[in-house]
Amino acid sequence: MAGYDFAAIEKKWQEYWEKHGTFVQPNPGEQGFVERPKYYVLDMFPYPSGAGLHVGHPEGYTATDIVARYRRMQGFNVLHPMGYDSFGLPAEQYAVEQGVHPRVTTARNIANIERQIRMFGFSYDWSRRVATTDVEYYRWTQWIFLQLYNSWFDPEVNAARPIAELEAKLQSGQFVVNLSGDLVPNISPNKIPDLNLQAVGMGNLKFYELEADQRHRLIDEYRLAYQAEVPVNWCPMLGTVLANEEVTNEGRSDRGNFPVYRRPLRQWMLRITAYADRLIDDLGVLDWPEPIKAMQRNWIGKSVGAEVDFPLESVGTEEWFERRGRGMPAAPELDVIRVFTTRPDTLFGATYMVLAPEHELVAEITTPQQKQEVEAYVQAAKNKSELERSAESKDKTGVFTGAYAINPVTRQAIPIWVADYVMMGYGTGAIMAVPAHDTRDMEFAEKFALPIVQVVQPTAGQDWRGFIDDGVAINSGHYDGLPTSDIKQQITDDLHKAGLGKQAVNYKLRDWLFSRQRYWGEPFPIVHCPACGTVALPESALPLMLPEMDDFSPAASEDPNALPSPPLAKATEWLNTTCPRCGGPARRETNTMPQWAGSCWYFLRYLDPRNDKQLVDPAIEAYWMGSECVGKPAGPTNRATPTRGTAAPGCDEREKGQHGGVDLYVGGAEHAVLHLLYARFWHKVLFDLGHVSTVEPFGKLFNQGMIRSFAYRDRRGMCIGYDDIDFSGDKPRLKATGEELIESVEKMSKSLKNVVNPDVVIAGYGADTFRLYEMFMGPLDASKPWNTRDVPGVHRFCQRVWRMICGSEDMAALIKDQSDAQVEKALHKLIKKVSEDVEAMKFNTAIAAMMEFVNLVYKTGAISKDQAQRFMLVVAPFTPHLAEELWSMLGHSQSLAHEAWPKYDEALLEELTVELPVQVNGKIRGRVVVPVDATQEQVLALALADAKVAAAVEGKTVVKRIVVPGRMVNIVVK
RNA sequence: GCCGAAGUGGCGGAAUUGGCAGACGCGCAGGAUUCAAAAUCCUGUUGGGCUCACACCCAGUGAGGGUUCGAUUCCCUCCUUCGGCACCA
Repeated sequence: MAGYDFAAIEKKWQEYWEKHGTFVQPNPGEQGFVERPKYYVLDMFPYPSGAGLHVGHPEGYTATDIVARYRRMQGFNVLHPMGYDSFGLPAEQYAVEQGVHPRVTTARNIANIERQIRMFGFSYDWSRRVATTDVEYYRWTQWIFLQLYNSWFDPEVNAARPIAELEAKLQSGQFVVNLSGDLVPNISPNKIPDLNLQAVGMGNLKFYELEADQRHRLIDEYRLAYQAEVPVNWCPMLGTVLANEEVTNEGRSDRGNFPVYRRPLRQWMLRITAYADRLIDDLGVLDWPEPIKAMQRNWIGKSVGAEVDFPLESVGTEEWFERRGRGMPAAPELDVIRVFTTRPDTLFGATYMVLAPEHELVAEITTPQQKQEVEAYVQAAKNKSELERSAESKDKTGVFTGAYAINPVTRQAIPIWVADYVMMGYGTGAIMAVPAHDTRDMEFAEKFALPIVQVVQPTAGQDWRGFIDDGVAINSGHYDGLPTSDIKQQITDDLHKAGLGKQAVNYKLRDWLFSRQRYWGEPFPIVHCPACGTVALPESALPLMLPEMDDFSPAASEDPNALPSPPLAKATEWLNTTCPRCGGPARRETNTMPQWAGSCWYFLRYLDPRNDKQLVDPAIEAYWMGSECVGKPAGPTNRATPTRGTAAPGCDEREKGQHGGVDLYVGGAEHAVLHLLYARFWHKVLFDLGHVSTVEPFGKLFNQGMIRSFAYRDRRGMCIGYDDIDFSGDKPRLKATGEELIESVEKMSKSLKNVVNPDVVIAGYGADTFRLYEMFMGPLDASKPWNTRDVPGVHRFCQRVWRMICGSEDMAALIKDQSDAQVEKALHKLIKKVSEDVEAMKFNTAIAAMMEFVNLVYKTGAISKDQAQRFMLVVAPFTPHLAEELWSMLGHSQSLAHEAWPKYDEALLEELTVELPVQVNGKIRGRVVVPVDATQEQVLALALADAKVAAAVEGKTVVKRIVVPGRMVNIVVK
């Protein structure tokens, strides 16, 4: 019999699957579709980089492939697609450097990475492949942008609604515009407390009283996609602005490590903040790892507290406070400092205030004596780059403005300072400083000798200075003695009645900066018309294709003051167009969308990838994303009344938490916040507008751990490549000199010389071995080190499976005519174990069980043909090529991919007797074999009859007897 | 600094609800096979003590304490590593 020729086998079966369309999954309504329960198992699609596949990629892909193959054998319709996140900076940077069009390099990189992915024999339905750079794909990315642009967030229904509804409400007078230009409902204030849109009482404008362009601009302010002048991270060397998350802690660009400067620029923004509460609340229904949910909650950063007004000393008279009794204005007057605090209970301890350097009142209130110093400080803060700001973060700086404000509860004048430890971007850009109970305020107060007043008494005798936890109020007037939580509530109510404050909520989450000044991204379907302003293209004008350009490089500059100059501005023919509204000359938007755009919805396009009428057919979307639980056939989904927070009826325990969306989504934890938050946001918008049927895109999420590898350094700290190391002894040594090397586990990187290339491993051992090794290394969600020296171990298992069926030169095959009862029992145990482990994503222990089974067969020396076939079905999800080949050798002419998953007989697994350890005082002294149905008394009698147990008990008093059925016996003696 | 995850043999790791610590694999040692080697098959392998050996005894899951008949598992304190956030009022 021929040996295990993995290279030939793997090629053969990959070609077979491709030729027979084994993994093509038809949609409902298509030819070949069979009505069955569905399972959507998704991988985070890769960015096709020039470097190709990394050993980290196939880890998740193998896990999902095992699940996909297992579910298919269980009789599910399995959707298992793959595609490419192919827009983005690296392709463009490379293209600029090499002078090749990004489309060319992107195509080349996709071809290479797909070749690599295909080597693993994953059961993807390749007919559904998409790439975000395909025109037919980004057409729909642009379409979703239009949905965002043509919607607003209606706080009354807490959802996105068509912008036309806002216009209608304004036209009908249901909403009006107040003096500060804000939109307010034309109803009594306080009806919508969270809206921050309270009417000021008089001076409201009716919509129809506004000029046409005013109306246009007003409406634009409320769109989910809007333009705003915001402080952005401007990177002149990349010629683009960057999102906060693309900037490192050191204030440099994530890609390229170039300096980044903070400056205000007009940009496209997406109103993700409107969804902050829903993004937090809906985490509750998701079957996601808790740490990831925590990271998202953290990122959104909701804090509940109060806004409190402090009048300047010059106006804070008795009359002012009396006047305030009539109500708190929506926006503070120019002689009032509004602060946000999460600790209104510490108001009596506010001994000074701090304004952010960018705060508009700084210039207003600074006294002439302090003017020079303050201006210098503000100017210096402005010129600081992110780098400098973080470098100086330890040491507090600031200057006194010379002005004072009145603490609204103590009625004492407190000094107002300017300091850059207060940021304009959070809260109101001003704080009340309570140095006794806030670490930062205390540092500042100590440095500048400002008064520190205790207002919280710690309950457990700690020092009150710097005590930031909850305690009991002290030095707080009639609030003294109240626990922190009570005084918070009461003082907030009292402030509200006095018109001095109100409950308020703040988020760390900012609106999503959505434009980039680059070529290789989706163009915005927007034109700028001198007559009509910003105008969206109609859907019929999509796709808006990127223009062909010879020079698509952005204007890179080392000058921090250089202006953005997007490459698209140079495509003059493309740039100049006509306004879709008035037909006059207009210019196209020259920004492009960020890389995150395409990955926000790719899982929806897989469902119906060639649909040229719709993003996705609603019936198909409902089938694959449907919220019915696993195992039940998907029925029609009620789009109008989605059931949030309730499990579908008929789900068993395991299936709770299934509220629709992708049934299993696997990827790295590096996308814990951004991709997953952005995608959830888009999905909710699409849900609100009726384009999808579920509130969440990904019902179950699993994060694979990072694969790192051993790095070796000599005593000078130089990294040594594996080829130069002698591993034969007990310690790794340098081959050349025998010097002992220091081992550590690190991320793979060229400089550490510890990179493992999947191509090389596959060439040496085959894809089945590679898959098996990555799954056997340890738990999927743990970070673990790659160790090439362990690979032969799992390869040996493949060899043993092969020889078990086929034999070898010096070993006969173990296939026998009779079946061994012990093997039969072990096989049932194995089927049960693997089924449970695959469902729990515990692939490493499933593989260990398969190894044990094979070891048993070797020991027994016999496996029947029937048993061998069932075993092939069990290993098939893990090592599909090997299993297919042996399956066909066992006499089958068709793939096993759609064979039924083997069943096990619970009755066969039941034992007649069980061996129990017998402990005396918690120490094991003996073992007894007892019938499984023995009574406690019988077990005890047998246990005490054991010679060693009897010896240990001899001469002592038995105090207690513990029998855990089927587990152990413990006898406590004195 | 804050939040999260983790720490078990020479190495990767296993251990159901608090119930036999070290499954499985690597490595190592010994044996079989072989002219020999590789490969393969079999056996052993936490450390220490004692023993010709079997047996037996003691210690042991980062460190220290606690709860319990019994703790890798639960609680407290501390140490280390990794991931995330970072003056967020």
